This record gives sequence, structure tokens and C-alpha cells, in this order.
Amino acid sequence: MDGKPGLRERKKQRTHAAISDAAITLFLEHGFNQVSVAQVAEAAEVSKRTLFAYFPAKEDLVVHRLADHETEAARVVRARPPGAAPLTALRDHFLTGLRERDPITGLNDAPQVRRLTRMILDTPSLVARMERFKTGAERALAQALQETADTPELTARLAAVQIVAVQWALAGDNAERLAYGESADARYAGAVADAEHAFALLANGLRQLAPGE
Amino acid sequence: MDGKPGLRERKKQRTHAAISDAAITLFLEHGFNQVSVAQVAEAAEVSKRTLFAYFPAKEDLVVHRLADHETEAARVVRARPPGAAPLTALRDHFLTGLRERDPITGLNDAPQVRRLTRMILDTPSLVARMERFKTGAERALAQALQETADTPELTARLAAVQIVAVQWALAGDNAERLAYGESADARYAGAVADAEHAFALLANGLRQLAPGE
DNA sequence: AGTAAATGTATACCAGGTGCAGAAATACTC
DNA sequence: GAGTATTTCTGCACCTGGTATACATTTACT
Repeated sequence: MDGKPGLRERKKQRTHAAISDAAITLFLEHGFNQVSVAQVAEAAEVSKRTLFAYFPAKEDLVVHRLADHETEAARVVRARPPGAAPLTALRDHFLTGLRERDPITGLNDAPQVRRLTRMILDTPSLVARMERFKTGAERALAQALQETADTPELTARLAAVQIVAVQWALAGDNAERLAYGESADARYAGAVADAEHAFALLANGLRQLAPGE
Repeated sequence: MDGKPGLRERKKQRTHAAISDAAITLFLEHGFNQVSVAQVAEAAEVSKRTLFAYFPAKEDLVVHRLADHETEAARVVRARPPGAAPLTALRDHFLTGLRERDPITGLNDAPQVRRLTRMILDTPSLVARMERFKTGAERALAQALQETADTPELTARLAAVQIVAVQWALAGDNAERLAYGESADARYAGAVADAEHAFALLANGLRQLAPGE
């Protein structure tokens, strides 16, 4: 495609990676709040000003890796095979993620991943930053539902917030268990069962909590 | 009940109110990010250190008024008449809120409320702070569902995140419309219809997006 | 009236983040 | 390959939110 990234571009990517790597390493070793951005900049051999040119805020040094997932649900809905229902596509995608131990499902127990997850869950400002991804994911998914499933705007938005909320709840549940010791393999069966239950709930509604029995 | 608030207690309340009032006034006039906490402290005739003794962070100067709503859904579920379904109680409560133009439903167009709402929606750090209320509301509601509706833990948590997400989506939708000009009375009928649609969706599920027709 | 506990203040300080002016590196042109 | 224009990086000063410390003031209790 682009046979020439160009020197400037390559250097930028290297600097970006250098800063990110230095940050993650230091944060994992000493804790997010115990390391200042100045220290990160120094470790990456870059000025503080340059660091902020690459990452808008300290939190982004950690969460920028998850930025791709912001539009993941929307992409899954758009890319589903013709005739397939959006919810089915999303469920299958989530189950695939579990099977492959995709970190986004919370079911990856590689030591680094687990430590990173735990750090995020234990750091309020990082959790807050993650919430913004959630909001973005809701918007993108709502749009995708509206455009590809012929869903009215309000319904699309409501469905999107429900779906995203449920997916995060599932992932958060898995992540929390692993972060505090359970192994991914031990959790797998339960995670699958929970996910299937959750998507069934999404599809069929909260009958248990509604009137007409 | 407590015939004696005590002088110390009364002074605290007055200081608390003085700081909050000064903050809201200044923020509405000049914008949240344009006013420093030092200015708020000065206007309230209090030291900066004291201000932070009353409010843990700048954002709380604005959102502390909404703290009560964090457990509102949980309280509604717990206080529902015997035999009533949780979802029904929540829906009725929300519809009552709309009728009474409760600001939490986004349907109050008193100028101050509208300006405050708009300020919050336009200020990322305030939105982030609101998200934390959402998380708290989810937890409290999940607990209430588990304890009073005999709902299994996972189901309770999933139901809670769905319900809270939907309520916030409805309120956010109303608030956004009002913040940008629509009147509460003009919006009322639509808001009611939307709420009923949303709660029906919660109860019956996202059939439109699921497979088995 | 006098003392202990709580609250408030002043000051200095730290960390995240930005504006600015200039130095250094890269890309473009002849 | 030299020279110039454009990015990018840097160092520095600065602002703001938030905290630690040490001291003064006020309230409550006897």
C-alpha cells in the first residue's frame, strides 16, 4: 500500500512505542500514581512536552492500547453475514473472544495482562477513562444498528446502551475474578455460561422482573 | 427528632451551602473550567484548604446535589408495594418524575436547571464524575434486586446495568433536547412515549435484533 | 473560666498540563 | 549536495487542582 512510511513517520511510531513501553513498565513496577509523567518522559528519553504531544493525558499512556475496541461492537454488527441477527453476531463474537482469551473479555490471565487489569481496576482515574470508551462504544454501536438493522433511532440507542453495559459487566466480572487469582481455564466454562445467559436476557427481556409473568 | 443540631453542626451546614452557592454562581457565570477553586474559596470567604475539607474535588462542587439520586433506583425497588414487579415500580417512578419535571429525568426547563445541565454535558470532567454515580447506582440496584426480588447474583447485576443504562439514556436524551431549546411541556408527551417504549424493551427484550424472529 | 477536641488558616509544596520561543531534525527544491 | 521551509522537539516558565505541615481559632464539655 504505502510503500513509504517516511522517516518522520517511522520515528514518530518508534517514539510513541518507546514512551508507551516506558510508561507501562514503570507503572507496573511502582504503580500508576507513584510514577510521575516526568519520570516516564525521562525513562523514554523525551521531554515532558513531547510526551504530551503523543498522549493527551497520563491515563492515555495506559489505555491507548484499548482504543481500538471502542468501535469493535459496531464493526461486528456491520460485518455480520447477511441475514444474521445483530445480537447473534455479537454473542458469537464475544464467545470467540472468550475462547481465544481476548483480554477485552477479561479472560486472559497472562501475568502482564492480569497485572495491568488489576492496576486499571484499582485506579479510579483509569476506570473513569475506560468509561469514556464505553460511551464511545455505545454511540458507535447505536449508529451501526440504525444503519444496518433498520432500527429506529431511539430503539437503536437503547439497545446499544444495554448491549454495551452487559458486555462490560461480563468482562468486568471475568477480569475481577482473574485479577484476584482464578485461572482463565478454570473460569472459562463459567464465563461461557454467563455470557450465554446474558445474551439470552438481552434477547428475551427481564421477564422475571416484569409484571405480566 | 434531633432537637439539637448543635452550633458546630449548623455552622458546617452554612459553610457547606455558602461554598456550594458561590461555586454554582461563579461556574454558571463564567464556565466551570474558567473558574479556579481558589476563586470559589475566596468568594465563599473560606480558605482553599477548607473548601477541600468539604468537597473532595472541584467537580463535587457541582454534582454533590445529585448524590442522593445514586441510590434512588435501589430505594424504589425496595419500597415497592408487595406483589409489584421491580420493573413496574421503576417505570412508574420514572413516569412520575417526568410528570413532576424532576430534574433527574432531564425534563426540567427552569433556566438555572437548564444552564446547569448544559454546563455538565459540555464539561468532560463533570460527565466523567456523573458516570461514577451511574456505577454506584448499578451496584445499589443490583443489591436491591438480589435481596428483594430473589434474583440470582449475575442476573441481578445484568438487569441493574441494563436498567440504569436505559434510564440514563432517557434522561440524557431529554436533557439534551431541553438544553438546546425545546420546552419541557413540548417534550413531555414524547418523553413519556419514549420511556414507555424503553421499559417495554427492557421487559420484553431486543427481539428485533435477535434470531428466532 | 479553662481545657480538649475539632475546625479553619497560611504557607509551601507536588504533579498534571499548557504556552511560548527557539533549537534541531526532516522534507523539499534547485 | 547546499539551502530553505516545515515539522517536531526541547527547555522553561507558568497555571491549577490537590495535599502536608504547623499554627491559630472556635466550639464543646466540665
